[in-house]
Amino acid sequence: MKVREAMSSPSEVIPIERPTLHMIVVSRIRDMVIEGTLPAGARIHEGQVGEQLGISRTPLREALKVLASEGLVELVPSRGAVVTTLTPKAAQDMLDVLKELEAMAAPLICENASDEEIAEICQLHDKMLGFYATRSRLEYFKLNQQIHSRLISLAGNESLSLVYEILQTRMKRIRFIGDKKEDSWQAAVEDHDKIIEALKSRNGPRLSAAMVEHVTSSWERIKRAL
Amino acid sequence: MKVREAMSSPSEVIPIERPTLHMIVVSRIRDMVIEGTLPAGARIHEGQVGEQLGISRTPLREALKVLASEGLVELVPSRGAVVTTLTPKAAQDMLDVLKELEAMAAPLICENASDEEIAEICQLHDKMLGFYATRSRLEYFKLNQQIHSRLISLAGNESLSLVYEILQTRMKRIRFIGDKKEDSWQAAVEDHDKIIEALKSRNGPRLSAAMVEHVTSSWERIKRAL
DNA sequence: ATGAAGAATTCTGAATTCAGAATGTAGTTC
DNA sequence: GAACTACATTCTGAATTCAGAATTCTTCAT
Repeated sequence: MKVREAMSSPSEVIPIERPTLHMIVVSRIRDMVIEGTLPAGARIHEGQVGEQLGISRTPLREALKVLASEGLVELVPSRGAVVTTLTPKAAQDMLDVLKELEAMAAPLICENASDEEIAEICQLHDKMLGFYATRSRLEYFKLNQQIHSRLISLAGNESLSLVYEILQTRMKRIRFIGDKKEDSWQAAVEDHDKIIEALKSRNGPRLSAAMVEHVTSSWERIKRAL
Repeated sequence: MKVREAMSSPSEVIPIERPTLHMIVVSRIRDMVIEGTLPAGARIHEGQVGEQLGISRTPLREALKVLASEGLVELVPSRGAVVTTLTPKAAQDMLDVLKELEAMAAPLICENASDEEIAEICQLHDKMLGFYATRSRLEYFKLNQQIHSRLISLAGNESLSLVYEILQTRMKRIRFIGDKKEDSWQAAVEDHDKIIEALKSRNGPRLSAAMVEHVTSSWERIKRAL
């Protein structure tokens, strides 16, 4: 009681993070799938993988249930978990939905985002350009994803962010293989410049177009790289 | 091997359902949340609820992890699961996304659905009218949800169905309380007639408009009932 | 040598058990 | 009388254990 009253403001209070083991495992396995350590079609052996991570089967099993509901793995009764394979059609479908969501988000972002939030995005973008300059591909990739998620969240619609995040996660492992070639990467960076520009000027339609265009051209680049 | 070859066609093969306990528990608890047995804000006591369902804590815990990733419950570390409360703003946001998804689905449905599939929807619709006639509210509600899901799936985009399903599930517990009053219910039935009509004539724009209108007016009815 | 049947092993599904964190209560002190 | 501390209880997080299903390997018959 006393402690709570002593705090200056609720917004400053950041609860200490104390993730449970299964949450750590969820993101760990997500990374393994994205990076290809667990390739599509691979069976996840509870005993084996659990031992690798140095944990018992229980938290691993709980993590697999979550990943299954996210669609990254499939649970076959009494046969365990298998990493789902992403067919070109499935990827195309996902991108179609993502485009729709981005198109929906753009005007909301321009309307609802504060100047500070936009400035923050620009800052992240500059940082990302730094990674591009030094060709730090993994860092670039991770920050890139973060910027996109952050951008969508500026629309101020939780549900929109939620479904975007789900599809984004599913796409990650494909996205990562794209932009490998120098010219593809450069094209992606140029796409981003347009998005940032539209965001700065709060031009809804242009932002919408730029974001959709970015998704479309990303996909083209990925298909070429396959 | 032999068995697989002996089967006439892959599409005919329906694997026998043998759901694991945790899957049963997932849908069971979903129902409990939707029906209000577990009201918003209620803490789910692992030992207690587990005993009620006659199962051990393990499958219950696994189910809770899944429900958490669906957003129906929230997991507070070392304090357990709490049924999430749905604020009006959150509901509004959800509906905005649902509208977008339905608008996206409509033209795809008109394009991709086969005549048989459309006929099937009409059949379900007639069956639902039967439930309306006898005022079987729960059956009506369940079939209604099924028709909507089925309709979206006709767009032939798995991802679209997936995210629709997720949001739909979250909305269920609110939807259920709507259409309680006779005139609201009747209005909903009229909305449906328009949807069916547009579907039969494969008129994309009109189907889109009808579906979006249905979502919008449903929400109005729900708000009045609150 | 090949194929089938049956036993043995392996792996998953679920229950039980153990350890640690949180909450609630009683007692003590100022 | 109020507040703080120490203890007891309760509940979650995670490991271990047990049972049943699936796979693999062996053996036998053709």
